[in-house]
Amino acid sequence: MGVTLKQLAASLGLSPTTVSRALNGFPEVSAATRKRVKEAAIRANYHPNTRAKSLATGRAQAIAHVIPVSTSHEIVNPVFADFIAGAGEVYSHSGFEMVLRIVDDADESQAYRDLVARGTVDGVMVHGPRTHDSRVELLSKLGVPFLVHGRTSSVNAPYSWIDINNQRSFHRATQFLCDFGHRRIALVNGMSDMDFAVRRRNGYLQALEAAGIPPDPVLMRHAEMTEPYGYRTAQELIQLPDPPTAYLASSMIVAYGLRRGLSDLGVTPGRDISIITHDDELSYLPNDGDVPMFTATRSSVREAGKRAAQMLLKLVASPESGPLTELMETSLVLGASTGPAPVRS
Amino acid sequence: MGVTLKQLAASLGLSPTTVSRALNGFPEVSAATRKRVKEAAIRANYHPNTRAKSLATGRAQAIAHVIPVSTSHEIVNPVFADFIAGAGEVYSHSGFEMVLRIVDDADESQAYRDLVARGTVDGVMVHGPRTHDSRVELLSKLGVPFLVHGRTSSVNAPYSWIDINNQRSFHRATQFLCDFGHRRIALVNGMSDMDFAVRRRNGYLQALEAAGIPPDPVLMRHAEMTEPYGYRTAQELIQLPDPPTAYLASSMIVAYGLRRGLSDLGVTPGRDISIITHDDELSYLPNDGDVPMFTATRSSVREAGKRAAQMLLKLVASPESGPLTELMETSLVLGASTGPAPVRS
DNA sequence: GCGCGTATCCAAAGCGGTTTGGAATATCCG
DNA sequence: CGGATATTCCAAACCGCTTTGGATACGCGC
Repeated sequence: MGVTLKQLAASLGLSPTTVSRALNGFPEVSAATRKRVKEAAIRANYHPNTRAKSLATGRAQAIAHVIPVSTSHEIVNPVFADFIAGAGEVYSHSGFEMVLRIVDDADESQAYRDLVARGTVDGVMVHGPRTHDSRVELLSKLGVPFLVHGRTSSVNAPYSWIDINNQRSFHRATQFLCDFGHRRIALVNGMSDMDFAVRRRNGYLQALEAAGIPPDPVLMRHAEMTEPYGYRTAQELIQLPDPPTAYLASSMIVAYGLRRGLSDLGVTPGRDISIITHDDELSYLPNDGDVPMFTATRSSVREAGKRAAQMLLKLVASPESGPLTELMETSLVLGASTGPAPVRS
Repeated sequence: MGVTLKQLAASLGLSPTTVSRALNGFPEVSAATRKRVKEAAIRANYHPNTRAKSLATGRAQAIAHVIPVSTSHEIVNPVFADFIAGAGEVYSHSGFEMVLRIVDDADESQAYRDLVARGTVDGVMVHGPRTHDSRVELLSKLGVPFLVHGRTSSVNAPYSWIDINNQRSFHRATQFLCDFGHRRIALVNGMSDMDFAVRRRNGYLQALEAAGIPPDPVLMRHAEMTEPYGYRTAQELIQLPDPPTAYLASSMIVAYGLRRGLSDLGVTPGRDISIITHDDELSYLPNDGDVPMFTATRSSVREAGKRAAQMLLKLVASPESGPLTELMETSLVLGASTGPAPVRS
């Protein structure tokens, strides 16, 4: 319930026009007056009303992040938290607000329409794109600036996105394992309709092919990335007649599960078996130190959030600056979880 | 970019007044007209502009969640994600927007002042209260409805909060371990300035005292709750001359770390040693099944988010409904990680 | 001293809704 | 049928800000 511009103006014996201009740095006001106004504004703890301002300017000064949560498995992907933390930092510095929508992926399209029609935000961040995702098309049609965290293969028309090089990462990781003599490599992936999962699988398959190893469907798993999923998968696979000697995990959480599943059976990663995981550098699951626990394809999702926010803000400021895209490479970090394939006895 | 009320009214040959009233359910409009208006609104995909509406009504229809992120350790507490998912669901159904502020805890108070002075939101959710926390006092002074997720011991005046019974939970857990014959029980807690950590420690200490066990400072640890913290702590403590036979962890993440630290040394939880953890029911770390992996004090943080949002909305609707408080009890769930204390040899 | 450009300020019209205070029409009753 | 009472609709003010299009005063050169 702060002071209004009108009140501030009255208390200074000036018009609202002049006060507004003084505060917003317009040239039509004398230096002396500007100083007087600015001081008074601080003294009165004046902050312009966001709604009035954006109604007048037509800019909402806000970005929406729409987080899909499927009612079926109710999983909140933990990478959202860190991504959003990164993005939020950027918004704060730019005077933008972040509005978050948790939305059932059934009525997702309605959420976007609504957001745009009501003029709540100037731009939209799209999370968790699937291989076939109608959102990109919808948002293009709606004509609102948007940026996708990830990509979707179903769309040919250009759009803005930021992504890590999933295919290359998993290609490298797989190749690394092959070079170590592994020939039975399991892929413990995320949900199969997620775009990142498909790209990672492609990288994996290509590397296998290059190494002359025929892929085995039994070794390729897809599911929501929980810790127990890793655990269960490790124990199932290890009991195969021809078990894998190496595992490729799509997230640290899954990798932890794998590790636990294996070590509960007396199998030690790095010695008996190899694990490589993708590491988003989540703050509470650091995989660092002199020798990180896991060999990993590493890329900070928090950093991605920062970049994404910067890109989207640029897009909002000048939509004509065209589709912006950024493909971030990951680094392959050597940790303690990999080693040469055990020699067949 | 949607249709405006004025345009819609013109297309119907009515005044904006009538259209507004028809859509908002006021009685001064005939049933026939209302029907005609509503249909036209749907056909034209009309959604009232949020900013204009809230400027006119004085209500922002939005709630702020302020997430403190200390620049020093940059940890994003993973419970935020699930809490927010729960709250967001409620807001969606009530037509409220959720605005998220990621804020360096240094300039936190400025964030609150700003949010209120600009009239961006109608209410504020306070996350991560510390034992001594000036935010409650600040927000009371600012006169904005707010609700704290957790409590702060430094404030005597009444305020609204929702919390789990941390003290009782850890009292019960400790007592349970004592009943099993454990006398060396480690507490692997969160940061010592967090209010929840203090309450848990109090519960722990009281139970020890009741059991006639003198507390040992060496067994009481405080730090940011990461997995490696659990790992490190487990390995440090196990090497003491008089090592603990049981561990009490403040989060699943820490418990995973403990487990890994112990099993790497060949110590098996549930047989050689006991672990009880608090379980927030994070979606990607489920601790369920016939026999959950960890014995735990369980309480869904997502459910807490829902309740919290409902309470805050009630507070916004009628501030005079006074401070609202809710203390949620946890359930002590028996899992595979506990057992009787090993007999001294 | 006059005309002109410039510096400084202001009145008023939006932005897109809601809401107050009528006005016009329909309904009712004696 | 006339006047009182509902019913139904509308014009205009307002929410708090920005911004266009002047108005006023000042300094300057001639």
